[in-house]
Amino acid sequence: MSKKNAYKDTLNLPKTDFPMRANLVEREPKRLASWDEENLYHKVQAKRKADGCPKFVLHDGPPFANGDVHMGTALNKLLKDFILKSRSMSGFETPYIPGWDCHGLPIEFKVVKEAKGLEPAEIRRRSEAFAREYIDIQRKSFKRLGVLGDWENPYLTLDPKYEADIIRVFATFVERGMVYQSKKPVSWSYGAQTALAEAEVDYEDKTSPAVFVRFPLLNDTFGADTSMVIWTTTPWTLPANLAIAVHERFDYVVDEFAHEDGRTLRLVITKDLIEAFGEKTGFRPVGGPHAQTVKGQAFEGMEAQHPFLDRQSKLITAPFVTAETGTGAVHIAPGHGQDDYVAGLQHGLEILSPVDDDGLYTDEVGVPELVGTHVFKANGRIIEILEEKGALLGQHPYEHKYPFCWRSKTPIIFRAVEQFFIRIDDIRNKALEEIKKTTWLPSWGQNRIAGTVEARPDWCISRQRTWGVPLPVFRTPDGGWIIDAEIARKVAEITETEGTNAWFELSDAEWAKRLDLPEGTKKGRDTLDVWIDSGSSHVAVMDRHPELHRPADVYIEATDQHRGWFQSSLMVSVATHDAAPYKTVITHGFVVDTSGKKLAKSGTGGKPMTAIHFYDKYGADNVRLWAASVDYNSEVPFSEELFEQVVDAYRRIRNTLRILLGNLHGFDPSKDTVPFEDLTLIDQWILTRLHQVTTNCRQAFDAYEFRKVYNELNQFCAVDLSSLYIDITKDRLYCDGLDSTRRKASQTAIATIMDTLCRLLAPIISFTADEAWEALGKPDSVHMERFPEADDIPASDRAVSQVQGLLEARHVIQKAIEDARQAKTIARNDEAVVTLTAPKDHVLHQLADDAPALTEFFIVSAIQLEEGEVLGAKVTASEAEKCARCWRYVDTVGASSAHPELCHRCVSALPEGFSLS
RNA sequence: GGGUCUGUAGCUCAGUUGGUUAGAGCACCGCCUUGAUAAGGCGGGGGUCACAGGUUCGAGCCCUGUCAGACCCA
Repeated sequence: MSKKNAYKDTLNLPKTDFPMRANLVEREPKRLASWDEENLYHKVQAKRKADGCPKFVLHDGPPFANGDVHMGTALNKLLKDFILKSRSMSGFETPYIPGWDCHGLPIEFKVVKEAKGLEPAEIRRRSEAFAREYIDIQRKSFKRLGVLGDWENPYLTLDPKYEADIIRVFATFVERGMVYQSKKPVSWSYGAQTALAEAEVDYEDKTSPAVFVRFPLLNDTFGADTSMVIWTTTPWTLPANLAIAVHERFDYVVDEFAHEDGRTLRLVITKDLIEAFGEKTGFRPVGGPHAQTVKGQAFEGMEAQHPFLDRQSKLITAPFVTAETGTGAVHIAPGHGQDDYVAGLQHGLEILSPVDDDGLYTDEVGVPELVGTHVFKANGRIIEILEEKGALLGQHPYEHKYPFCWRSKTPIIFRAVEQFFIRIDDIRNKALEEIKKTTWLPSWGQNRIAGTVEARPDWCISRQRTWGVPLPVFRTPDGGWIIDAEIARKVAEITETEGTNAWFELSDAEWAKRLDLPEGTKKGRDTLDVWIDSGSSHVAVMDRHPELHRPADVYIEATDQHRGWFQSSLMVSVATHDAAPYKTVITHGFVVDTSGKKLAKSGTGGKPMTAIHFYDKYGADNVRLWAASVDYNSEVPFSEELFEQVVDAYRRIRNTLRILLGNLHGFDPSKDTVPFEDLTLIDQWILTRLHQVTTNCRQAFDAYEFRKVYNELNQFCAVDLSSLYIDITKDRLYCDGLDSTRRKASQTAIATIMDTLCRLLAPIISFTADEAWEALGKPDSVHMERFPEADDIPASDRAVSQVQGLLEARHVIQKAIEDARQAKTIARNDEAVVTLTAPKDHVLHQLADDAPALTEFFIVSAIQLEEGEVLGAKVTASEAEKCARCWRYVDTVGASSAHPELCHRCVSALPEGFSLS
């Protein structure tokens, strides 16, 4: 060892096994294994229960058992984990039963695509296998991310017991008289051959062939050969036209319209759209002597001739007619549209829908050559027919938002089919009342779900699918329907023990026999909407698990669930329990790419967006810290570059923990703790800051504002600890003697800081906090602990105001030192001799007597305080010798003959019997 | 077209009930340190707080309007 390092071994340098390099990717799985081994989740629950803690129930919204966990799914589960862990540490028992949504189109779709022509029971077996495979994949990811829960006993909507409860929920709806069967236009996907729920519909841009079509009026009130003109973007629905709707208050012009090519026709167009009509078709009003303007009401009760069928079209008035596009006269096909259907009911029109499951025309279409043609391929032929009949006045491509099937990506057609419905009006008002009683975070969520519930039509609950819970209804030999609660409950009993595959495997005759139904009765072919499945989870899970309770304290999912799970759960709960299933509903935004587009599961531009990519590369705690750092109230922009910013923050926090741990080496709290009154100013100050940080973090945890926790702790580590407190106290920690009270004072503060930081960080970076906790020598996991109480951390207002004054001066001094450094007068802070001036009433003067405190705080050689007008600092180089041990420039160096290179403090800090030789 | 939300440094965000010169982290530039070292410290550049009005002694914050983006609905 060279001479200049001769005293190095006498320093108390930080010492810890807590490594700087986290190596989370290897370290975390080991910790996870030990959590598993000690059954940490159950251990924590048991402890809270033993302590008599009240329960806090977060009811898990089941992700779909399909695909890898991507960053959006990860965010959702991590937010849940933050809530549960923080509530647990606040003194609640927090049982968590994770779940999966298993039935439904996406899985069946994949199974059916892989192998065509399978029997229903085989489709179901393969679908179940598929779901279970992804449940395992997802469970692995969620566990790897450090989410604590009862992973060995999750709820699955394919569990026969769960399925039986779904059927019982259906029975309740039947009992309340809310279920009915009807032919009704529904959003029909010919690609997936099923009716779709609204939530299963995506809107995309589509170009449709828009046509203007003439319907001759069979009434010569406005002159012979007068025609109504309609505009439609779906020419294929014209064979099902049964009426034309006008607005009763709009003005309609009846006039001769002349075309550039010489044709002249007498037409009816609403006043506001005449110009647009002229531009699109070339027909413009001539303004002749027979022109007149009438209100729409005038047409009510008239009839018009269908352009190519031997049928009349009724003229009606309807409030949904607009004067924005078209002609002010709307083509009505009650079998092909919601508005049309309602208008049809009011005017006694037939629900005509001559289209089959594949989207092909049936015999009913009335045009023999079109039978068997796909409706979207028929548009061209229909336009030709219109042209042949002289009914076509114009056509143009029209781009608009059009509904598409969410899975098969094919455009939706509205088509009337026999379906089963739940009558929403029976529970709508109660549901709205319950919405008001619920807390919605963010608060605008209340408007969103209330709006949805107010406007939603009856709930179409039947699906023409195989992978789902059977809709337990029967058809009598004479073609009637048996919709009966008692029978449904019997079906529930049977499937609970035999599985719902029994519904598909047992014959009609066997079912009739088992249920005492007349011979020849046939079971229904439909399955239930999957929103009934997940919407029944509070019945099948919350009511069934003794450790849970109703209502749940919190539901938290992405914003799309206002229309999905939050709503279906509410409807089921109001019907079965006459109350909402939740007290508070929180929503979070989607994870989107940096341009604001929703992330596809596969990622954007080939970049991986699965959670596995991130925890395998950076570790789960970095993913967790990321999730805590984002503003989940709105969309969450995401890219790997943004993610890496959080990785930097993690490193800083980890390093801070490491140096704190290193400086606690040899500290025995039971013997070495210094009372608060005896701590130095800076120690009192950092503990006061810790007190504030604890208060703020606990409030933020309670309010589910994890980003605030992140900001608070990040700031505390980076600014208060790293650049101030640790930097300042390094000298005494390293260079003071082992028994120095000042050193122990800092260690006292650091011990409290470490203890508090670990607990506050535990819900967020659960692995690292536990690792640090272990490094502190604590026997149990940090997750068994409670949060610190802010009031248990001593605080001093005086320390805050004095340090605030010191910080002001520090800024001024550092600037002066920087100038000196640039001028090469000095190289290091501690070479500086500072003359500081401050106004007479400045708080600095309270500290004038304590020179060592000042030089320590500013990390300078010497400081002289004078009165002056404003804060100011002058810097000169110290003329003192540099202590070989602590590197300070102090005038006591050389005073000792035994150690002429050392300052007074260092001489006395040397271990007993130390000698240079 | 209707409703909701968002708009503060190059990027991600803080900014308490309106109150001095709007703050952090990352990135960038310069310097110091090598006893937190695949670390740490100091300094710097960079902001018309989307825009325009209004209330007020005083507005990033409150009010009105405009623009842009997002989401839901039509």
